[in-house]
Amino acid sequence: MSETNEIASLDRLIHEPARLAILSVLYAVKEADFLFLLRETGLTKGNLSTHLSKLEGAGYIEIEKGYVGKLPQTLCRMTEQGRQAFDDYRKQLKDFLNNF
Amino acid sequence: MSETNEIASLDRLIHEPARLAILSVLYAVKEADFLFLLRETGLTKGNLSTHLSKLEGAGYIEIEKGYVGKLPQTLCRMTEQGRQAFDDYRKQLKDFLNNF
DNA sequence: ACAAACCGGTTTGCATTACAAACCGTATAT
DNA sequence: ATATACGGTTTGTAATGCAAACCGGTTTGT
Repeated sequence: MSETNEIASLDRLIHEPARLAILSVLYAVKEADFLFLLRETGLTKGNLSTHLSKLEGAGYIEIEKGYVGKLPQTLCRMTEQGRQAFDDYRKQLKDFLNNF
Repeated sequence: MSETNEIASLDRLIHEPARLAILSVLYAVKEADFLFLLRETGLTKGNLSTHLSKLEGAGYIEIEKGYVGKLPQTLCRMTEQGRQAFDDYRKQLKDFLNNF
């Protein structure tokens, strides 16, 4: 069986560039708030919000809502499951690229 | 500027897994008919058809319709532009993966 | 000779998605 | 009090991916 088919099994939840950007940040820093992610990814607020919800729904990140002084703060960190999925995704991609 | 933002500039037309599979085949063989691509990619006919149209619309592949005996045949090959775009895409991805 | 099944695709309908604008409650500033 | 900013969320919409249904034509079966 040709390996090119494996590309079809890529985790689409991670494959989406916006989410890829978010996960890349969270993979590195282990904890980031909404505004930091906003700046780092360049996404709009609405966009970032929905993508975060989706990642949370998949169990790839945890979201913790709190306050800093009186201002709300949304803290995000990658779960172990998310880390695993992201690692797998990168491996698949790497294998794919090695076919050329 | 952080490099993770570059991921946002990925060519979404190529980024789509189905198209990635198609382009991978065409990159290698330089010419393939519809049925070959069908088997190789595992896509459904309808799906393959629309993705091919999209790739053609982007100028990434050429489609040549002919006949083999009395049966219609759709021949596809990658254009130089397509090859270039695919090379660029792979380079971006490779650079991205190297950040980890 | 006629119908049914097959061939190589395309079009249609639908469900999901990404995206940003509009919105919301709260807090600070005037 | 009113306005503006903050930190997000929800809503509306356009684009997308997907496979089922369809199509013109050919072959097979009877």
